[in-house]
Amino acid sequence: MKSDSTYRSPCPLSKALDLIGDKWSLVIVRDMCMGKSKYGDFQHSDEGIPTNILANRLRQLEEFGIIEKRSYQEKPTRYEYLLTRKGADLLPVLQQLVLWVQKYDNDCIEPPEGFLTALPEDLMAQRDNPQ
Amino acid sequence: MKSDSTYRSPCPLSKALDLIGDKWSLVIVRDMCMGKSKYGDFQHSDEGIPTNILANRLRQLEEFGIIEKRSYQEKPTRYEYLLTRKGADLLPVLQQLVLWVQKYDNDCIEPPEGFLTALPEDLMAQRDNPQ
DNA sequence: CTGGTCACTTGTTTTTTACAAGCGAATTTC
DNA sequence: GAAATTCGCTTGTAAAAAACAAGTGACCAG
Repeated sequence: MKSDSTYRSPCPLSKALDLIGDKWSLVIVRDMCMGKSKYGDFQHSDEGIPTNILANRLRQLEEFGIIEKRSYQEKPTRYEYLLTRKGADLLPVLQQLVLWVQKYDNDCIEPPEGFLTALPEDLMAQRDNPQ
Repeated sequence: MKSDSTYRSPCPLSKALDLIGDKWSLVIVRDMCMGKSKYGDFQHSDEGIPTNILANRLRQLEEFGIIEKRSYQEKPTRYEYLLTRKGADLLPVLQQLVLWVQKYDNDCIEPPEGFLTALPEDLMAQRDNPQ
């Protein structure tokens, strides 16, 4: 996951930020909450994540146990990325961030229907029954 | 605050990360939630924020309307930094981050008594009646 | 066999961060 | 009253990370 000595302190908040405190990790998690799962899906999101950063973050998120990489076809082998339960449990964090921005910024777009009321369990169910 | 064109996209989540998506901003907000208000207080926190980064983040947080800088003495002029209502409203975000880490990491320390049940209003009250 | 897609990797430049030192105003120590 | 110390920063500079651009290998389609 991440060795103790690489955290800045044992404070849970700073530990959280050591894992996902950057501009891109939660954008990828957001995409996965919306049902995206392929490298190209993430790459084509509006924010325009650089491809090397995307590859790096997917590696890290997997290392941290937030996502799982699994192959969904052979010839050529292709992978998809799915939220683990730990990853799905970040949903309340995303929801609070969205609520915060919505309160103070009128120019942001609406999250998709149901996003603010969804539960981590819903993401796990969706994961096992991809549409 | 931050001009529209500097955001990566109009998505509320990515906007939130454009404002506070880094390793230090929320550590400073956390300190302020715990009643710290002076430059030196932040500087001496366990995580050991570099002083130039601290100065930079305080400037940014003020620019974003998350904190307020005000002088509390003359000769020499000294400043303290306080959460605005917008800043206090980040508390639920911090709380969710802490809950998330606590669920998956047994080695993190406990947040102070009452942290997880506090409300943004409590921080504002505390602000006007410093102990 | 030519071209295209997908999922990346590999340079290289630019930006950000980290670390160390310094500084001005004032206050404290001797 | 001179010297040292504190506070709240700023200014270099080196190291790390991010951004940008191009390339690669496996496959498929025509």
